[in-house]
Amino acid sequence: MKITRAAEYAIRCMVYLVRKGKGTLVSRREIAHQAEIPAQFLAKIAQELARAGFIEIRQGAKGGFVLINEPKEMNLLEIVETIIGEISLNESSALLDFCSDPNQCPVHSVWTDATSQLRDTLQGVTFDKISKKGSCISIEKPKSDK
Amino acid sequence: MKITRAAEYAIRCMVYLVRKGKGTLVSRREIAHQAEIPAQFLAKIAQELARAGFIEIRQGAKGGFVLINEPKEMNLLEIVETIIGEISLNESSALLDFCSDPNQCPVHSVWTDATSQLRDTLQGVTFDKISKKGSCISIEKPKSDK
DNA sequence: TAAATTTAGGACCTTAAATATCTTGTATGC
DNA sequence: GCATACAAGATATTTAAGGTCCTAAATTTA
Ligand code: SF4
Ligand code: SF4
Repeated sequence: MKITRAAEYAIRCMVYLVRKGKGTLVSRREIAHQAEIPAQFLAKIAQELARAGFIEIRQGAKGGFVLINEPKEMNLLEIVETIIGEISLNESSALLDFCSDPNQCPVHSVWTDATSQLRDTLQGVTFDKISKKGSCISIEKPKSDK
Repeated sequence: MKITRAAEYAIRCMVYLVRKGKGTLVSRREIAHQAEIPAQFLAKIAQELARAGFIEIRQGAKGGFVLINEPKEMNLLEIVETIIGEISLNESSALLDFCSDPNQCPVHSVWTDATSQLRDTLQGVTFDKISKKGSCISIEKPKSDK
């Protein structure tokens, strides 16, 4: 399963919320506009993030999204896999029945190892680390909201 | 770009040829049957492998594929990228214009780093290492060819 | 409490890519 | 010359991504 654009959008959304601060309500419109995400598509993505417990969604006028967790308690892997499911590089590393006897195959372990390596790398990137540096996603100034 | 089934087939094909030995002619039919690859699809894949200089294709009666290089001079990355193009985990690590200023974004480097890590891992797996171990792809016995 | 705002959730659409298969042509060996 | 085996381009088929539309529901505010 490949890392989709939806996963990328989810990360952008979380980065934006993290930089606004835990507990701060931000409208979907603002996030969509600032992080350059199609608004309706963001709705879908946010629903999954909410179901997974990363954000809270408030409906109605003055609604929007709120970050629930501490940035240091969230990592890229969690967010990505919330959207696209468990990462696997190919069918060999995912489907047990793609081949007759994967246990005997030297290539198979390469895929499973590489997949683990990738997952570990992403797991090591927490959102507090991310937010300490600069970002190409600009944060809209308070009071200048439209 | 994700690692496709076609790439997996290409690897299976190369593993089969490596185990038969450099310079040994093997019919497409045999490879397709033993490595469980659709014969016509294998033809397409083999053409790309041939164009990239990994195998030679012999036409006509008693035609087939022949491994050109030493197994230790070939690695998984080469084969995979011959089929699917340069590996990149997502659009962030591939498209320069997906975001306004990638240089400023802390997440962007995660993707490029993770992509490099993956490519390095695959590059380190040469076919001589692979063929030293067992494989789920069984090799058809000489004389018992059908 | 009616109206305005904002998201929810499901249905639907569009495009692109993977995964082949078909058909016709060409090279080779006997 | 004829059977065999691959070449190469055209043509499905299937799957998924990426996104839009529409009606309902929740919340605020006048
Ligand atoms: S990696 Fe090996 S076991 Fe896995 S599908 Fe490929 S050939 Fe089969
Ligand atoms: S990783 Fe950063 S620079 Fe790259 S596309 Fe995502 S937000 Fe933009």
